[in-house]
Amino acid sequence: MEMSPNQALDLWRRSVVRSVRNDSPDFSARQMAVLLTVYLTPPPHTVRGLAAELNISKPAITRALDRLGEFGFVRRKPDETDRRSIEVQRTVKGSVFLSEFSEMVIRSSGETFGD
Amino acid sequence: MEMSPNQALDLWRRSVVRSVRNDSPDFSARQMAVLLTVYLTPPPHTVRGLAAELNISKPAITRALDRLGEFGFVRRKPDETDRRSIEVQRTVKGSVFLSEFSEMVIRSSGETFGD
DNA sequence: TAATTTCGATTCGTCAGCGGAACGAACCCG
DNA sequence: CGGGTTCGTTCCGCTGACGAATCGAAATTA
Repeated sequence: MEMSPNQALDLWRRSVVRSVRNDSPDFSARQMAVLLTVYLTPPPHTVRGLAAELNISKPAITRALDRLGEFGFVRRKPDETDRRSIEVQRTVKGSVFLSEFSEMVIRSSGETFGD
Repeated sequence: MEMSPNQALDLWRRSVVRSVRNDSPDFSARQMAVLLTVYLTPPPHTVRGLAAELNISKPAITRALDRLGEFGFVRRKPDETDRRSIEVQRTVKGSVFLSEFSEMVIRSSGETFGD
């Protein structure tokens, strides 16, 4: 798995351009980081945990979850053992979105690395 | 160059999380698409050309260029042959930013694909 | 030259996002 | 119990982004 700087950037470009042209939601880097962290790292995920992991403020996490929640990509579930806390859960819609997104990346990598 | 869906997402996650943790500018997908298009596809780049290529409105391009310009990552240069038009140019600062960004992607790919 | 088209930028009203501070609710501990 | 801590959220003033419509300048066409 070799990757030159230009190949890395071209892979990124093809993927993000594809996403933008597709009218995918125009997420910020922070929002995307929250979404991918929830889906790819082991649960449970909390607001404070995400804030610490991404080194951003708690209100920023709350707002990112609000926005991701508008699309149905994440869900908040109260923590029964500590009711101050919430657990951020994955959804089917979020899985579908990320699955499609990964296909765009893979297709782009085929173009970048010459099938 | 093989890439499973999960590997594609994990590569993306590691890269974007690294970027966020680094306090890189919190660009949206659109802004990143504009930046990468200007740097990786053949010039000249114009507002209308970028709007067509990315399938978004001209004001959105103007604003993205404003924001990228705040960081010194792109520059507008009047087109001498058609003075209604501008040419979007690359800068040293933008090259440095993308160079560092590509290093983050490469480092992430090393982790994702197991050095 | 006059009318039309096309360029990027700007205006409009509206909505999303920011960090710091403060919130109420819930937990902990002495 | 009561005081302090920690949870996620909300408020604050402010900044950024949105598309549709419109702008003036410039180029093109008639």
